[in-house]
Amino acid sequence: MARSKADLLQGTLDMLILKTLALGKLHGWGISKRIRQNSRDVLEVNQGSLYPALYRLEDRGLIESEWGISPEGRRAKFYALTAVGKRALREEQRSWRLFSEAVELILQMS
Amino acid sequence: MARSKADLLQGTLDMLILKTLALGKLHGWGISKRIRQNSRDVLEVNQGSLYPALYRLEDRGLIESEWGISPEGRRAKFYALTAVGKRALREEQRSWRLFSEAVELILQMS
DNA sequence: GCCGAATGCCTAGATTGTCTACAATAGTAG
DNA sequence: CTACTATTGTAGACAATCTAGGCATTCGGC
Repeated sequence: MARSKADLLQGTLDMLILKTLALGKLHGWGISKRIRQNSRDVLEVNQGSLYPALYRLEDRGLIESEWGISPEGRRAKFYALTAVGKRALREEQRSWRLFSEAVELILQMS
Repeated sequence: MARSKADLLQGTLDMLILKTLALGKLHGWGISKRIRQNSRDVLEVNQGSLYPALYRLEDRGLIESEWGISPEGRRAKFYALTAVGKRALREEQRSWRLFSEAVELILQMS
């Protein structure tokens, strides 16, 4: 139940994370807050999705991490986009647009 | 590999099927052809996704089926939207728009 | 000095949707 | 009767996400 928002997150989470990091280094918790805010509370990334995604992205070399201190003074792991990540983001963005426009095409059929 | 288009299909397949059926009864094979055409070859629904989706939708009462004869003269199972399905389509369409606009919001951040 | 709330990281396990890759049937043309 | 194509169907694998927790640290209120 409650299958409204989060269920569509599929396939876009990585892109959203990359995009969020493209605007500056952030730690995991911060990424999820940022995504929520920037989407005006529509998109919610829960932690069970977030951290596995971060490791996935780091494994693939799209982001890199470093321990630091959060603005709140806590220990936190900061993630930053790599050059490869930037390219991947552009690519994912391109195919997202292609896809969403195609869906829109179909929805507007009559 | 080849994870460009189809990977994003997630979560929208049901909606696309419902929408396609909203324009008229169709059989499974026809639905997938129609989706491909209407999306200008961007969206491809392969059979291993299509039929399970159709059963899922029928189970949930969103569509109903009936055997008939295809335009090519072959036996084919025609699916049609039910009243419940129409409502579900409207709802899914609403939340798709909400979602895709939220993604777009994030992608346009700078 | 204690307690609860918030910040922040992390993981196991189940669920689910999709994909790959086949198998089966039925018409039609030659 | 063979070959082809339209069409339905299924088994099994895989990958992403969700649920549902656990742990450590800091801060504020009492």
